[in-house]
Amino acid sequence: MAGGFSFESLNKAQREAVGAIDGPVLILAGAGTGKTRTVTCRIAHMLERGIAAENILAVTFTNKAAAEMRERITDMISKDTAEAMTVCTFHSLCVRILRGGIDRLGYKKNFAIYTGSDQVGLMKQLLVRKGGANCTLKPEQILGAISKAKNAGRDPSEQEDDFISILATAYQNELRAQNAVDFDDLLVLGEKLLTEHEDVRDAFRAYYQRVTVDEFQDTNSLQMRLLQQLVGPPYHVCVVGDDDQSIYGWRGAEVANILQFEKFFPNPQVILLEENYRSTNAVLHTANSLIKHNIGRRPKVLISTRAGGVPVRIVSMPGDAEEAEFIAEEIIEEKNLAKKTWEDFAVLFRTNGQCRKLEEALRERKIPYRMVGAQSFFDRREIRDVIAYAQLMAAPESDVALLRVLNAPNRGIGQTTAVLATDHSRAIHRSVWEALCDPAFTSQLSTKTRGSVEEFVAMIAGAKTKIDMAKQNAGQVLREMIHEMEYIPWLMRGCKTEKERDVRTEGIGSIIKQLEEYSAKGKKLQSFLDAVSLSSEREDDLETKQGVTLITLHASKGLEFPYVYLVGVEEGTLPHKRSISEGTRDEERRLLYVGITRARERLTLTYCSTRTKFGKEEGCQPSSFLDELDGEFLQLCSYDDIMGREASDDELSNFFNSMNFDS
DNA sequence: GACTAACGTTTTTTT
DNA sequence: AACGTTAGTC
Repeated sequence: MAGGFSFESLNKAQREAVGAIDGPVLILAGAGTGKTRTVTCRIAHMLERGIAAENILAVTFTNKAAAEMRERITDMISKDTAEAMTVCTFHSLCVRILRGGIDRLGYKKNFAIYTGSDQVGLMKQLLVRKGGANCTLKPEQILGAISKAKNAGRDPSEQEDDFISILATAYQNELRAQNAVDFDDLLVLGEKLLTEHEDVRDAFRAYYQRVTVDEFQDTNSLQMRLLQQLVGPPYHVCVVGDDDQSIYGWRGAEVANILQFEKFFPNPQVILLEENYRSTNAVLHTANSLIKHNIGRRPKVLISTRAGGVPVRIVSMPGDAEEAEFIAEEIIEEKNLAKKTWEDFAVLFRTNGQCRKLEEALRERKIPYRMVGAQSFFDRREIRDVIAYAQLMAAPESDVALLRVLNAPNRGIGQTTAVLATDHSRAIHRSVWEALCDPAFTSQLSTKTRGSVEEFVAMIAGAKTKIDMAKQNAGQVLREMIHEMEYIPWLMRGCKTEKERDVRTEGIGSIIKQLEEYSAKGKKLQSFLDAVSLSSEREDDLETKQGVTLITLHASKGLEFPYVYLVGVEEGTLPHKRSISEGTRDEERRLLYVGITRARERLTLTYCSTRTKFGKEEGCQPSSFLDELDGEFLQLCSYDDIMGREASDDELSNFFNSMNFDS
């Protein structure tokens, strides 16, 4: 085993972390302190010490992070090693666990995973069914309450509001009846399986001899319980994180997991990484001065390895339009002056709504840009439709998928029939699919409708047989089916522009091609559907797209850029208005801290006097966080200062030009 | 059952 | 300002 790393290239704390492969270990890794490198080296060290790759588990926060870690291992050691290891998110891990043993909890192994709009659609139905017509609650709010309960380790049906309890119970029953689980259930049931079945738990404990959890500050109570099931004595578990970068409290993340790690695993070795290789001292000093205002943190100070640097600028703007224009203009100027590439610049914002003005300003000036985390590829209507068809081929008893595409494209099975079918399915305690197959139901329908239903059933059943029995490539079967039902022509009719037509057609082509390639490798349709449900993978990958980066503060965690613009640093936006009522101001401060520490060379914070919110102009005040920053490396300026100076520069050059011309 | 028009709501962050 | 939903009409 060739461990391609050297102790010499690491600093003292990093070496200590790499050396500590036994017992509980807590690595507190500040921003930019070489965390990923340390973790990768630590894994390489395990391999050198004779631990087999397949006995190593590394849990990451996102699928992207998992892919990156695999890549690092590949580079440092080998592709085979990287592939033999388990590197995934908690959710993916649970899918693995559950695909193997969920039958012991009374589900069938081909369970469907409902995410996002599936859940909303289901909850909407339940609202109607349970008489929530005069109910002001939105499906998202109810789902939020359910999710919150699950992630805190509570029973979702025990809610303060009785009506929410009723809906939560109905929701769980409905999922169960449809042999489906939602995103949170993956964790709930994964933990349940390990807790209630010792043999399963012991098998996993024996298999995963070394467990590493990255971004540990973002884990919730349920994930902690899962981890405790997964790791038994002598607790060879290593968690890595930074409490100062905990920004997912709203999603149930428990900073207590990292703050009181010793409560969960006894006598851990605690290692502090504070040496920052990313940013200038000006940036780090400013960041430190902000974060020290948070109470109850693990004290830590980022130490710069790069003295000095240009000051951090705080620029006041008249409005958000000027803010966007200023940034666009300056990026052009700076790119030419300092010989930078578009990719060296990033604009960070609190909410996605702030993005539009920036986009406009960049587009007007033909500056290429890439947006991270905007609209998910998998949330697009046509993609969800195609995936629903794929889901039906795998398990037609998934009602959500079936109802989604029952009349897309129009095949004469409208709302009336859909409601009848749903009613019948409940009457016979079977899925809607089985209702459609039931002669007792179809005989009630008009001849025409019955024909349509029978045709639909035959189409899905036929496709399923081709895959299950004839072992045909699922992607090809799907392609044929989509073609024969004339889905694309139907979709095209609803498109307003040529461009929209192209984008949608291309999206469908892309998703089907992905499935074809997946199937060609011999992988099952089910695992494709899992990958799709678990992936929030955005259509535009940061590496593949070029240009200036536009990104939310949340999505920026883990990234770095030479030039960072942090816009909209206003009271009500950052800290966000809602955080004040919810008492999560500290988390907003951490969010700003995360943003600041993304910058390598130069950081610019901007705030506006007015901002357009839902089409209306509103006045705003600079963020109170700005007062907390230490002034040593700060430079305050206004839009007028900068634009005024530029105007006079122009005048000056005009003046010289005219002088030369005259003489 | 499909299409159109008016209405209302949205904007915190996402595995 | 833009999208989705709903009601009303053909």
